[in-house]
Amino acid sequence: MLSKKTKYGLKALTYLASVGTKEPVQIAEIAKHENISQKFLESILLTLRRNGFLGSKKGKGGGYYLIKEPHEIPMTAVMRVLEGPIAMVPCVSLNFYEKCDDCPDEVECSVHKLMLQVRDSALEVYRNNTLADLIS
Amino acid sequence: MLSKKTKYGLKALTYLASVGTKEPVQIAEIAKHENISQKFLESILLTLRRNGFLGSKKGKGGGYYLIKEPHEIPMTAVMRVLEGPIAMVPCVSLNFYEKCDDCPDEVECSVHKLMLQVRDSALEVYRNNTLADLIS
DNA sequence: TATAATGTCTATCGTTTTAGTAGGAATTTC
DNA sequence: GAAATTCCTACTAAAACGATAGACATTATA
Repeated sequence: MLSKKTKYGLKALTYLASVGTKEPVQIAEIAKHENISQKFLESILLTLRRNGFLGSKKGKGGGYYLIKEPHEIPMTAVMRVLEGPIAMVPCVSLNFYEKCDDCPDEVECSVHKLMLQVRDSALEVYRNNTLADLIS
Repeated sequence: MLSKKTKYGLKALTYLASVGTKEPVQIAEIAKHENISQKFLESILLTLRRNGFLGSKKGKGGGYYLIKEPHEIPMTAVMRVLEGPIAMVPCVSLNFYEKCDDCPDEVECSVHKLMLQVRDSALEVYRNNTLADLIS
């Protein structure tokens, strides 16, 4: 399952992209427009800022804004920050590789074999989509 | 993340397929060979039996065995039984569809748009793989 | 027919993750 | 200086996960 965090984060990014301006948009406005708990959204926007997707401005007239152009923001990056590894098992992860304790031989492992294909197919989708592709 | 349940279930199925015979294989043997907690594996094999993948025999000389040929067992079916929906959000699920509370319009929704593609790509992988394709 | 070997079933449990909530500190504008 | 905003830390309730325990049912075979 996709976490709410990722879902809300994507929606917030999309909203900011659709607004189009570089003017800061308030958390409250995003939360209201996307039906998200404002406090929860705060923490999500914070991690998006810390990871270089958003800029922010404090005080009156403050808010969040996109740092890059929507077409420069690939879904691979967004998903990795919000949802974590794209692979469903660490032993097929490109960025978060870990060997399985139980599995003596990855080459022979059926789970490895299947999940490698799943990772590749998901990766292709995420690579083919930037934030710009998601606004309608 | 793939659950341990799915991982172990897949490994067990693969092991049964690789053994090849229609003779019952004991839980203990599978558990040992695949480094799985036996008690946990018991419950997994039970759900696989209840869902028509495995047959079982009780008592001495008992165990589990595949009911169908490996090439007749598509990964779509296995994944749905062990892991649940293939879609990452209910609003793009074929078999477990549910509307999102928060989302007023699926057609406009960026999450929907992206996750539809992810579902389709995963589905293609699972449809192209039967249990027979996973044994090496 | 007794016994040992197996699967079946229900209940429970500790840990981790999820999805928030609370409350205040820091910063900026007016 | 007051109001509006983001920033940050800590906490929490509920669910999911990954088992574990123990009794029961069935079967083979000695």
